[in-house]
Amino acid sequence: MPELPEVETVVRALNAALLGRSIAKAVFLGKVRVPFDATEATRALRGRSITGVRRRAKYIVVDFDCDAALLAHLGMTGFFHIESASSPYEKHDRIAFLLTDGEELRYADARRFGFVRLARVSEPAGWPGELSFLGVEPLGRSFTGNYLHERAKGRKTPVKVFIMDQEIVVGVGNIYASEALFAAGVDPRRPAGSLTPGEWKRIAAEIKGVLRYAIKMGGSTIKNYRAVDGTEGAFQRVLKIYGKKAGTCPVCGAGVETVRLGGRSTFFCPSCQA
DNA sequence: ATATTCCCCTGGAAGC
DNA sequence: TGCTTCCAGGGGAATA
Repeated sequence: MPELPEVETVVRALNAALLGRSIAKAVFLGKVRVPFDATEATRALRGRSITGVRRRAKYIVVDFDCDAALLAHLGMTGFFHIESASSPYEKHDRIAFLLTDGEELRYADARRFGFVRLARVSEPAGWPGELSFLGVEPLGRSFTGNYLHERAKGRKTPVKVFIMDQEIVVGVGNIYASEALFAAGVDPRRPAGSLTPGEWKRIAAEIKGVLRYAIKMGGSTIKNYRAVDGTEGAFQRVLKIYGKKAGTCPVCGAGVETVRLGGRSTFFCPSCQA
């Protein structure tokens, strides 16, 4: 569920909630796919002050006043919540960070696709080395129609799969890819290499637009996504095409079509998206 | 190198 | 009501 707007919403909340606080102890509760070494994490982070929480792509980085950091990905169903350390664990809590003030930061994940792990930030404001493969941030200046056009040359991959490729542009998942292509009026099945510079310009602009709007709305809650304080996002209420199986196009009234691209459900209007 | 398929998990919704 | 089937926003590995 969490794509860039959801992760951004979580990161802003975590940053506000955790800034200046410190960890007393990490506790591994089990049942994750990437094992978490709580002993090592405790040794590296104990007593260190949290200096910020940042986002890169769909990854979350918690910085401390040392070169150790926490690197997290929410996968499909991961979420953080902060509770009193004396409150009982929830069913899917996987990792807990006891804070020195008696509260606890907890990571929960029903489907276990996400992870939290210890990472290194070698230079100030740098990113953990594991993230070096990532493409450009869609809300950054270097993300333009021209950039997409250049990277797409010769590529036969459907344009929707292409804009979801994290090595090209990060943070765009299944929901926002469908929404952005609908807004840009481009058929998601078209080979990426066949698009014109003008179409790429529209796509870049619509990706930025839909992501900014979704951040403003606190993300989309389709099934599982919850913010740190437990509240739901609101963007699912303004989705125009995603999930509208058996629905009609809000612009022209044509029946919405569904197709599987890259193994994922894709929604589009056969009339508006050429 | 690029494209496609499969798989990791659990839970909720829909179908029978 | 209860059992079965299908589906899910992510990402990475394995396969053509």
